[in-house]
Amino acid sequence: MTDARPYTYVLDRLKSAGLRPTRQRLALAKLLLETDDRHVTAEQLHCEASDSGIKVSLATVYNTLHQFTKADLLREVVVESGRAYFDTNTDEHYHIFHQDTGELCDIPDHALSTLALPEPPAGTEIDRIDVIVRVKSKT
Amino acid sequence: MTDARPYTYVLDRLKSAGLRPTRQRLALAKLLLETDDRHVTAEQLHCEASDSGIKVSLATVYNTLHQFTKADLLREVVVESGRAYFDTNTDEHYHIFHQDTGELCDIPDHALSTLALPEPPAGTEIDRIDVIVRVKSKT
DNA sequence: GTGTTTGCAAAGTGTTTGCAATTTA
DNA sequence: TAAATTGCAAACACTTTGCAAACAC
Repeated sequence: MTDARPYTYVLDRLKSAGLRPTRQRLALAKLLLETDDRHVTAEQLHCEASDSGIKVSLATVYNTLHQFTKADLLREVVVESGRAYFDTNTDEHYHIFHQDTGELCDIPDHALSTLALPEPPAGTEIDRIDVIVRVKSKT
Repeated sequence: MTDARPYTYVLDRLKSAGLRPTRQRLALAKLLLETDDRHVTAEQLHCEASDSGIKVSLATVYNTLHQFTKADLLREVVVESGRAYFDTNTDEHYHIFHQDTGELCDIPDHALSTLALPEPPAGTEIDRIDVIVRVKSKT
């Protein structure tokens, strides 16, 4: 688990993705990429940015999240219809979603390798596989 | 694969779910439950209903889909943020989602049994596990 | 300077809700 | 008739877009 990555790491990742390190972009990238394994919604990230004194519009947060996703800095995880989560871990892995709290976390030591992959329908190929383990508080 | 189930089957399923067989409800139930393995969005179902001459409002379609889901006649599958799919197969199984067409289908002969289930976090229990194989057209 | 990025506000999408009118048992 | 159900329109949450101003190189 790599924490507190240096400023240059974040900068480099932006640059090698071909994205200009503008003030807003860099600020969001730092929030997202300076530590491992973040799962954020646009709204959350927008709050965090505001809290740390960065002025960014929500629209820019959305645009930035999608740019980052296209550049493979992030991965979108769909767990609830009507809310998009973005995951800073772009490796193959799966998720635990806590239905009561809305908290999403990685299962790093995953069992995907033991999942017998189905034959994709003719003319198609597998893009990715999502596994979401939905948990709820014990009653 | 059971096709063309009799009218009484649909009626019985409604009744045993404690749902009054009103005109709209029965019509939607017939569209959904007379054949196996349907995957519909609210909009789709609303169109189908209109096409077959049944007057239902979209709001009622939404309400009905949620009632059916609560009554275990349907299962909601989240594949895209911003669009809810409902599956008439409530058994444990997983899905292939065609990203280009938006088509969703079951993988009946699934491999979930070989998926090593993770320990749920303390105080929680597994509610369900969703597996979505995302495929795309070969380029 | 030139092209990119930003912010705002407005529009868009899919979904839910409040309430009066209707229907069902 | 009483309670459940429906339809409508308005409200809703989240997301995207158009365009002028600001910015990075």
